[in-house]
Amino acid sequence: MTSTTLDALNPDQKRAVTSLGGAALVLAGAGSGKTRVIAHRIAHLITDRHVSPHNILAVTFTNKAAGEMRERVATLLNKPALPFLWIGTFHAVCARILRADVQALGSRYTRDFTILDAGDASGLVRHLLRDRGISDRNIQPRAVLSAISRAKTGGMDAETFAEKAYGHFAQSVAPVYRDYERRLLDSNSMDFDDLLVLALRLIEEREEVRRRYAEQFQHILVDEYQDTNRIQYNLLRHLSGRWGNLFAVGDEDQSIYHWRGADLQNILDFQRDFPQAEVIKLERNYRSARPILEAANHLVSHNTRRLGKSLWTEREGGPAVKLFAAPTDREEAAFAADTLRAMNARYTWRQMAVLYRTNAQSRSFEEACLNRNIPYQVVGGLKFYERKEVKDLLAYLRLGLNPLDRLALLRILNVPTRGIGKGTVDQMERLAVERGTSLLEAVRLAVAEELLPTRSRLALQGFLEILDGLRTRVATTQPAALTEWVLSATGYVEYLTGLSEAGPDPESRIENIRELVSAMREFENQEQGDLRLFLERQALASDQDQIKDGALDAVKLMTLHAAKGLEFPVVLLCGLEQDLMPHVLSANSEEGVEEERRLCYVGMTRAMDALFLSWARQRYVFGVPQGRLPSPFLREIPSALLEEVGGVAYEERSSSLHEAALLLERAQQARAKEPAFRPGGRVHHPKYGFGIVLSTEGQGDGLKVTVSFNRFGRKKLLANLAKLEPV
DNA sequence: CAATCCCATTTTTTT
DNA sequence: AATGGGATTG
Repeated sequence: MTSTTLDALNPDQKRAVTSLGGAALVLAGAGSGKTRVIAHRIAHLITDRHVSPHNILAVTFTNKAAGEMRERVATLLNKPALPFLWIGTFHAVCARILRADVQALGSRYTRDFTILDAGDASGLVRHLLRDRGISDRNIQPRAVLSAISRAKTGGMDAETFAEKAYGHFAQSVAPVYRDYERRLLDSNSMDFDDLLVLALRLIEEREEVRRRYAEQFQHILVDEYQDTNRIQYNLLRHLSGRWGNLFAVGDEDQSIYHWRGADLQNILDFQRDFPQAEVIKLERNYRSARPILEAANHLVSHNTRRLGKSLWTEREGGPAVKLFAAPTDREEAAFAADTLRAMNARYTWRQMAVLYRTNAQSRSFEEACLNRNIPYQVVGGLKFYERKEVKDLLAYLRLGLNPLDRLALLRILNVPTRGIGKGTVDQMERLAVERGTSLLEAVRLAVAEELLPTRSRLALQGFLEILDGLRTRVATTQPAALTEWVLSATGYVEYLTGLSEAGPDPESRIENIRELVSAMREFENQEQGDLRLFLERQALASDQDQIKDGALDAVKLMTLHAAKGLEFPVVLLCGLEQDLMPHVLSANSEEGVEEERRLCYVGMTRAMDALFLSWARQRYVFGVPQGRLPSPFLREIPSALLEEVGGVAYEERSSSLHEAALLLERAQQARAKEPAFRPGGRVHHPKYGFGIVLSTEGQGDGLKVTVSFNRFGRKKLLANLAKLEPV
């Protein structure tokens, strides 16, 4: 790297880039150029300090960020590519370590292990709960899964958890946790947490493995350090144990993943953990216009758990932050779309983003954009790889690689339908338990030993033939060609075409399959990777990974979490309401509110030139209209920094709609006052019998009544759907 | 065994 | 409002 390259940095950045070594903490405020600093430091290490790329590990928060970082460094070095540099997310790095060394763990895992995605994991938990006959409504699969995850990342295995479990919930979770772990091992499968936990165990327990990696990684750089969890922290300690060169970059004001186990304390305690650490603050912001930065600074200054930074900018002027109070969520979306269209005079679509707290909010914005022919791309939400047809095909491939993958087998045993029903599957499961074999082995046994009626046996035999064909090709055929082979061997396309019109039309499903195959082609050309790596990449893909820069000029719609690390000239931050921002489920603890405030801060600081904030006085939640109040965060921004817009053009266009909405609201309020269901009143239900109304919520068609039934306990019912009558 | 219908639950954020 | 699971029917 030439000195002119370094000259492009400001003094603080330069200090960080050239920091000698040992532990260093770079507190990098939003928009202060931290990606730049990391890229330059890697380049500096390679050119000026003669460190081999193979001896550098850089951990990023998404795979997309990893790819961009790799390219950026290569550009700085004037090299076409840097294949030996280790760059990836914690999960990807751990997966790589495990693929290479999992056999040293001494367990039954092989390097062909499957990585379970979130859907697989929750489906598994649901089944395990059912198998144990646990159907308590207070024990939801989601809650169980997150309890298991918390235990795992907190270093508590199933046995310890069972010993320490007290209370109804924990005692119900304990056996499920044990089943879950067992099932994963039997299936040669790992969930997201296992990647970290098992990599850490490997490194802690196998000295030769630890030594090898610790020796290799002379320099470790970690981005988004504020969102690391305890396991990741321990991994870093071990991996940097030999050389001690740990370069951590983060911003405590942007920590937004506590609910996922991230521990803000990691960054707050950095100087305690590494007493010799050099601490460098990057406080100059290069991204946002002054009013945006000031508004964001004021907001986040209300937090208490901070190391404290004050961001400044040399940018002068810039328009005030706009605030719009919409009568309804529909009108909010209309405002957003109108604003996008107006701003499109000066900005391309891809330069603008609409941000919101929850995925469910995307719908109204999609509709508004659709109406006005504004091209948009929803980032996250229901992911491409979670579509049924895609998951089906991936299940074939997974099974081809890992015959123990039970979930994959169960998914496709009868897809396309080939006459293998629930009864047969149950029988196979029982046989597997009896003989102590995997499910697939049981299927083979049943066919070989002719344990089934001819029809079922022939069906299973047909399935096994396809699978064996797949197994013989899996090592030698590229992913795309293999997928095409599966399509023709199974008649999958014909199956989709013949499917009754329950779901989305076959056309779009077939289109998705084409997309999958072409994604594989692209992968083969660009990465020269094999099927194993493709499946891994796919399982660890983040929401941001689906953003294809330059592919299409479209407005991005995404959650605040998905927007982390990105920037846009124009940002619309929507749904700034009480109970949504901060979210109602985080509102009961000060810590929770602080994290929501940081989330809001992250959203605001994504904006470069223009920031629009909006909220709605009425919003549909659960299909029920609800009156809403503005977010308390709005009061924390000095009003001098906000410009309220009603939008004259907007008023003209929508005043009739507005009035209609008001009338509707009044009518609903009037109806809500009807005494049909009052707390304390007696009601009758055809199924549950008599009961007493405890409370009501919602209005009109969405009126919900909570009733304590004499014989069935507490139920929450939609008044006009449930045949509930006042007595 | 498969397709269809009906009901219940869902929504906080995700590697 | 939508999805998915369960029961029922063909």
